[in-house]
Amino acid sequence: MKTSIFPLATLREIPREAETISHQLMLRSGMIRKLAAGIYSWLPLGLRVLQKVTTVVRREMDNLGALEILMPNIQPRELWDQSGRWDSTGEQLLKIKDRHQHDFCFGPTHEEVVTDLVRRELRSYKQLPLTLYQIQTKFRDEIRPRFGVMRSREFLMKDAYSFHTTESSLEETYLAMGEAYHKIFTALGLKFRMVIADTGNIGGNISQEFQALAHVGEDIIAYSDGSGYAANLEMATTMAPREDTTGEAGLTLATVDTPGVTTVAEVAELLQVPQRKILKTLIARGNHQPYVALVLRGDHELNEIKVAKLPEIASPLTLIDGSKLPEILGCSAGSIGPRNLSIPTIIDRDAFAVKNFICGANRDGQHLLNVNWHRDVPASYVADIRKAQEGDPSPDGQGKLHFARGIEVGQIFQLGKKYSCAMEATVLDENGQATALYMGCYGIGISRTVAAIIEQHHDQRGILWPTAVAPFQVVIVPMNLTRSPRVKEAAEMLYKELINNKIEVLFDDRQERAGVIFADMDLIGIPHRIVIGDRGLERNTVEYKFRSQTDAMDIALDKILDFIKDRIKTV
RNA sequence: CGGGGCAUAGCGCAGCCUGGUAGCGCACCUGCUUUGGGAGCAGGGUGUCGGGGGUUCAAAUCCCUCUGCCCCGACCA
Repeated sequence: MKTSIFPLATLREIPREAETISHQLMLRSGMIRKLAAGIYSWLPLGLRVLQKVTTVVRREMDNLGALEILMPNIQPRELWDQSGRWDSTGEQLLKIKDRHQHDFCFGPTHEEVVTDLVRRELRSYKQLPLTLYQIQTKFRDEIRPRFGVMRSREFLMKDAYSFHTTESSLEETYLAMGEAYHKIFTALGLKFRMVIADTGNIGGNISQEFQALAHVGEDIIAYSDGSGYAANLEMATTMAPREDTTGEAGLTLATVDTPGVTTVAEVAELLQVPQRKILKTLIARGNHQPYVALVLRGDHELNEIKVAKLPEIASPLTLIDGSKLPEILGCSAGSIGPRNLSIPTIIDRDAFAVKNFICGANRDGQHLLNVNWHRDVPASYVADIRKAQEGDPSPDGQGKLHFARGIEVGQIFQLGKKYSCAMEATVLDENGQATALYMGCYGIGISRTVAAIIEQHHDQRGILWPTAVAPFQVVIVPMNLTRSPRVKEAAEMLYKELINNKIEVLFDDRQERAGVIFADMDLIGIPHRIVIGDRGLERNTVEYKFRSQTDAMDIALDKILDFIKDRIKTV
């Protein structure tokens, strides 16, 4: 490809709208242009990269035996009513009506459509297991699109769905898919972690995310330094607390006046005790009762995902605003405590391990000292409802937890029978009985993966593409192309040779100064650069430089083709 | 949806406070020179100053309103 017919759309300055490195570089290198908030066009250069990612993904899906299909973007409401998600998905589902006033939505994901497809096509257990996948545009009406294609509303996604008659078959495919994802993200040059994940609105029992490590990542992942444990912070657990042996058991319960002192930090300061000895109490809406109390250690934070899953908690989780508490409980937010509380109480297991603790007295201006579970507060309900913290012991007892930020580039789910039961997707088993299918689903955010790669592979000058996704492998930069017939001849010849050897080459034949060309090529991140000039040709050499290295080297003109072929293979 | 910010040429910005009929750099076009890390000189403006309304002799500038975009938060598959 020559730049004369492949116009680069590079920008010298950083567009004001772009905050993150990947967003800036994708705009500056001319990969994408914005049409509306969270909606982007892909220009020729960007599309080449996007297609490189899909090539890697397709290869591994095909290796796995998954079959590619293409499902419609527009989906009828009836299917979404059957799964119950027309109402439960909320505003993120972009809904439209056709001319007959029939409801449709733009597909944010395809569980409904694929389940409908297989329930029509599959008849027998002999046809299973089966895995289908597609690479297709999704639309999710995000509340706040941001960071370019990192969280966009319209984006390219690979979504795969597997179907089974047994749970063990589902587990087998789930594991194989996880391995395929490892191969894909490794091939794409990403540093990533597979972490335990929440299933959210997709549903199912088991799920893991693939998180590309990046400072701008929207997710926080917790991982152990002593084992392979890693989880999204939403799901991260810690080792169950040991019995608190600090201090003697059973100090005498006492009341202390704490006028105007409400926060944990203030109580700790006033009474000169560590925050972990103080328990705080939050109030949420209950499922069966109007209100439920949640008790946590003062130095811990509520994990809203964990709490929301408890059957006693009303969905969606609603924490009661502090200003309404006097009306409900007779005291203000800072003075609530579990002793003699009139509503059901859920105690975090770490809070439950504290002896002789301090808590609100359920009277304004007073706290209780030396409170103990059982003796002073009949224990009711203990659960893990707190956020893990850095330094906490890993739940497997090996090592401590550390935090990192990640971009969720893939997620895999064991859905079980959620959709097959709701939508009556069955096949006949060995005994001629109709049996609902076990399902798995597996997504990769293709567009977002491109951004994640850039976040991990860039320098001051621009992008440094890993081989598998580089839009071109080699760029030829001729010096004085228009004035030097010798340079022109050598450059054209090498260009043809590279093409004949199926090496993706960009020939920069623009009439620009060298500095402009070098800057552009560094910006768009072509890995291998060959400069051809009279200076080198005097000695029958050309100059080679790898994008991430600072120094160039001279290579004999008649050796450069083999040299490049070798370089592409080895990096 | 709550909080904050922005909207003037393709991109980055100044002008607005204090109203007088639009400017700078880069990009772009023409010519000459230059030619190995974002060239120099000369010439060229390609703009409903986001939209609408109001005040005024006069609005990019003041007032009202709408829209779009960005950041933080909530939300999130």
